[in-house]
Amino acid sequence: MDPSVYQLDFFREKGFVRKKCKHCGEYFWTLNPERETCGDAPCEEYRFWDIPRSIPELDLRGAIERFLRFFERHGHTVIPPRPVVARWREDLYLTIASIVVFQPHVTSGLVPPPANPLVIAQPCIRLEDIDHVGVTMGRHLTSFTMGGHHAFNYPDKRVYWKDETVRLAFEFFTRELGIPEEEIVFKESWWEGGGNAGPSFEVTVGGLELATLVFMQYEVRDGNYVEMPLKVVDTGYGLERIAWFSNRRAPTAFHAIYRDLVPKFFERVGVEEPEEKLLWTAARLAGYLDPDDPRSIEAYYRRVAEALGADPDWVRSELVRAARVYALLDHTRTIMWMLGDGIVPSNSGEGYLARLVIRRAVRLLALLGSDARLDELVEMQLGYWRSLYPQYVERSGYILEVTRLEEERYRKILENADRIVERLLARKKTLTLDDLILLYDSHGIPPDIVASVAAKRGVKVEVPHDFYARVAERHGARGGVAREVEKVRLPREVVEWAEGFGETRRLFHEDPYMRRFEANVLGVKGEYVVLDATAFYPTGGGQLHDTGVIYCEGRAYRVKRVEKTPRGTIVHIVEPPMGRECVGRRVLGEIDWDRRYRMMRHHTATHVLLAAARRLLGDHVWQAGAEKTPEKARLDITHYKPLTREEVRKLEEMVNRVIRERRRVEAKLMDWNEAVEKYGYRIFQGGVPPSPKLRIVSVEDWDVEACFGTHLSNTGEIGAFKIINVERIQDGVVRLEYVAGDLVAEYASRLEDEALKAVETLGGRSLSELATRASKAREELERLKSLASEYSKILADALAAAAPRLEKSGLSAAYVLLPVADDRLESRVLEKLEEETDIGIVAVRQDGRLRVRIATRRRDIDLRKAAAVLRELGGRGGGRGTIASGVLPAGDKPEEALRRLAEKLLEALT
RNA sequence: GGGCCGGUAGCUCAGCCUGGAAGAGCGCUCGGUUGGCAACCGAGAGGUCCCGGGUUCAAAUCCCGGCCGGUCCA
Repeated sequence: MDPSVYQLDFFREKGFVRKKCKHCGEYFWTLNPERETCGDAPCEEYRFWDIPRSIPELDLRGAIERFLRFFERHGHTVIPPRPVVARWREDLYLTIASIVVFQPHVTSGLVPPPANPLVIAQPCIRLEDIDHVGVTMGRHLTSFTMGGHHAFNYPDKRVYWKDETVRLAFEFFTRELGIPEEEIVFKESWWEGGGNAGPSFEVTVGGLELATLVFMQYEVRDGNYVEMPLKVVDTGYGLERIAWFSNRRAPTAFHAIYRDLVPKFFERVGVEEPEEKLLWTAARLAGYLDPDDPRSIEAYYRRVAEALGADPDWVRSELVRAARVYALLDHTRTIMWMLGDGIVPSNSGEGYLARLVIRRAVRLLALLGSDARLDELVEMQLGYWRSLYPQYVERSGYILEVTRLEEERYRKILENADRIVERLLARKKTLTLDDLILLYDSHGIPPDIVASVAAKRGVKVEVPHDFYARVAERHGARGGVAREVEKVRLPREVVEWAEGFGETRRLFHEDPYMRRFEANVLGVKGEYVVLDATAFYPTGGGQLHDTGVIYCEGRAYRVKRVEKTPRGTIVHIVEPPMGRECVGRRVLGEIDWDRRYRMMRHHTATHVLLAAARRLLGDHVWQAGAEKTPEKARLDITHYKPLTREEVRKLEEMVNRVIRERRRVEAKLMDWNEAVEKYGYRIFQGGVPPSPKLRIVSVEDWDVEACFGTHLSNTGEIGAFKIINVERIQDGVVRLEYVAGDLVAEYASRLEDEALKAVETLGGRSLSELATRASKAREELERLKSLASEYSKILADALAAAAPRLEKSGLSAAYVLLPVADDRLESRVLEKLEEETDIGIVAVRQDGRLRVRIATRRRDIDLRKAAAVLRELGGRGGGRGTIASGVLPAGDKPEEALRRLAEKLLEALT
């Protein structure tokens, strides 16, 4: 990389020198010419506690306030934090950085930023280092607060860039936090991610990286860097780290963030925190630790032990135990954030990430041998943070209930682990790596749990340190997009051709009730037709397209499908293909109104239902998918337990009440930022449209959503509403299917027909008889079953008693030709014959052949010989030991055939 | 969304690899023992082997498709 990109006027003015780290080889800028390392872990011991600074000890809230106020004083507008679930991103589940809040709509240039420049203190979650949390004494966290001051530089509007950014950072650290100038190090770096790239500086002080200043200026296209028209200043200040830095008495970040919650956690978990001296020694040396390398971790424990003159095993056990409690502090806050922002645990999507964190935490408790319940710890977090995050206190009911349910689920799995491992060991004596992977992959039993169960039985199990990497290997190469993207259902060349005509005027939005319209034909390409304006709704937003007819020059073209290109050109697919002579002509369009009106009812009903579900079940309810067709509609919602009959009935009542109340439905265009500001991210239930203006559909005092679809103007028009099916389509997602309007009567009618059919089958005529007839029938069935069983016993005795017998050289045989094909009878007769003779034979006619079974109780007889006998008689069969079966040609006289079989068998067996 | 595992008595599961008469423990019913209970002893009831197709003389078992549940990964 060209080093000039890192040369700034500011560095020259101030007298910074550029040096190369003797440890990692990276270049850095410093005011201290004596400095030899870049000052970042793992190149240096943590020594930031010893650096003078003028600020008081800050808690997290204090760090946030300092940061926001400083940048506010320097011309930035403070933006409130967003949820940790990135609902506005199609390609990301969690908010992993403050810039994510503005991606992709702002960074792509589509939507202006809410302010420019701006500053934000954004809660973020990153799970990739979850295994390191605690071990590194606070360097790694799953939940943290990223302070970001961002400037968006447009070609025609420059805000600020590298030089000003570094000046601001320098001033913040030296003036606001009072860190001596010569302690600040700017390390040169290069940042890449999410298709963008640019140079960056990492700001480190006394071994601790406190901020990263990124200058997004390239788009990565086919491996090449292409200059972006919009250049973005993307900074990230670790506000937890700044709090840690400010606390001379905090050996770990956890002590700075969680303060008096730390001893409370140790107490509730039921273990001792390591003594101060050990903690401080470990904290200082933690800077050298490379947590990815197990040797580095061991070396670290040895180093700490040496420094203290203590036993390394003791040091290890003290620090491992402490690390687990620290990890619990971190994980429980992450759980609070995730659930508090409405994630529903599940086996896929962001729900799985929440489940993952909860299970890690439960496992930590298990490994610590604690009797504390996870929800108690989460409740302690809620209390500790109630003033900073009051919104989570409001949702504590949901947060704690879900934590409890998930914990129970996982504890059940861990209990099962005992049984499953025991069972495996009963057969296998040892466990291989394959066994461990199977147990984890298919049953969710982590290898350390397996090892401890196995140890109880005296079996030692080796767990490779790269176990999880091996599991990943098994899953093959990964990649691919996290969330599904709505696919375009038109051939690429058609899209390109159509977009040449620009955006189509959408008459269906101007007047959703328009059934006929006139428009000009802009282009025709076989069956594809583009008009300058249309009332035909294209498939989108979960609403199916319209059908109808376009008339050109007196000829009718049936509209089969309607699609929309990404740029908003609407393409009609017609039959027969339209002639080119229609281009430029004025045509008449007529849509199939019955179909459309049903979809409108279903669509508006869907909005009403979703809002009802959020009111009844809670804010964690989000649309996970929806489809509206003329026949019915369905809505998938996130929810953590199955809906009860009662809840379903309540939802129906609520929707029908809104119908009776005749609430107004309105659509209006709003600016992106204004809409989000006013209504929040809940408007993005059906996804995030890529446009600067949002079409906001609101049901008076009931629901607001960004939506492309066509809606009724009043909920009264829905007419009626009935849920016709509820099912759990995956963990954490419930599917509701329903109908509206005249379809409700149709549905009731169909139900009636089916029920009536059932009643008639049971011999009744009226619906009211259904229940009594059914239970009568059931009783009758039971009675007949036991009666048949009685008859069968009597018949079996009679048949066996009358069976012809043969004898040869002391061996006896008897055979029965069964009058009916009945497995129970067959077995009974065979048993009887066995009691009375050496060899029993039963047969029954089937498909023109005789199906034969032969059995004996004499262990010294081997019925494998029956196979040859059957073959000799023109049949087939086989068997082993004391049982054989097969088929014989029945002929005219099946009894004869059986007799021959018995004779031959006796011959063969003597 | 993809991979893997599972579905057998009311419950927990064995049997499946290698096809050949559906099993165990717990629970339930009745009887014995007991002052009564638990325990124990004896007897008994209880099955769409998830569903559908295929292979086979023969399928819980093998093959294909589906449904349901679990789990891991993104």
